[in-house]
Amino acid sequence: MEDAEECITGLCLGLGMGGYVPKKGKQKENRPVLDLAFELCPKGEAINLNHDKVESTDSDNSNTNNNNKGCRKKLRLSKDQSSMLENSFKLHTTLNPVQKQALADQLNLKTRQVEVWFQNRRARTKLKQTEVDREWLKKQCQNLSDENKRLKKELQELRALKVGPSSPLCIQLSKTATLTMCSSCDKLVKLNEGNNNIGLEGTN
DNA sequence: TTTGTCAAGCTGAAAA
DNA sequence: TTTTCAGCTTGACAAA
Repeated sequence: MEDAEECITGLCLGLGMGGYVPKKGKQKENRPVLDLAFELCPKGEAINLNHDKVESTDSDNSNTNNNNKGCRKKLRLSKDQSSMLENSFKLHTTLNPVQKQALADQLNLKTRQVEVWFQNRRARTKLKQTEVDREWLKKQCQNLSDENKRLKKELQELRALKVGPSSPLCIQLSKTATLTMCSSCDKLVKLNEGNNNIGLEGTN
């Protein structure tokens, strides 16, 4: 089995039958290649050596074209395999070696395949989350922008009013305190009895 | 034909 | 040094 796999891999890589072309023209040795999950297919049919037969597709012309050179069929995980992986992912998004091996045995896959599935699954999750975050930030930005516009408008309206003790802007807070706007610094000011002014907050 | 999805390839960084 | 992960890329395949 492993000899056959090496042979197939060699064919696929050597003949350029798809797959990543290493920049340095060399494959890392401790990285097992999994393109070998399929035998060289006779005609439009690939056999998943790890699991079950993969359906052939009539539209798969490239397959027949590549018959003589060997072919690389895409592995499709079965529904059962996918759902079990999903369930496992819900429990823990990363696996320790023992869990990985157990899951691989259970699914009749290689540990590397399980590992790759989890890596890709995490990437997809992150991508989705990034998209969600982006939408949320966009919304927040819009809200802040609207609020900023509203406040600017309000400020303009306030400035348009003549500020002073007798102006409409001068709000009676209590018998002893009055809220007014300082004409020099544009700040809301609380006027207490005896002229103890307390600045409240800047308005610009 | 184009586009989207997904398994699997590689690289580089971090941790043990 | 080895292992594991994230990130990016490739190629097969299906659907539009």
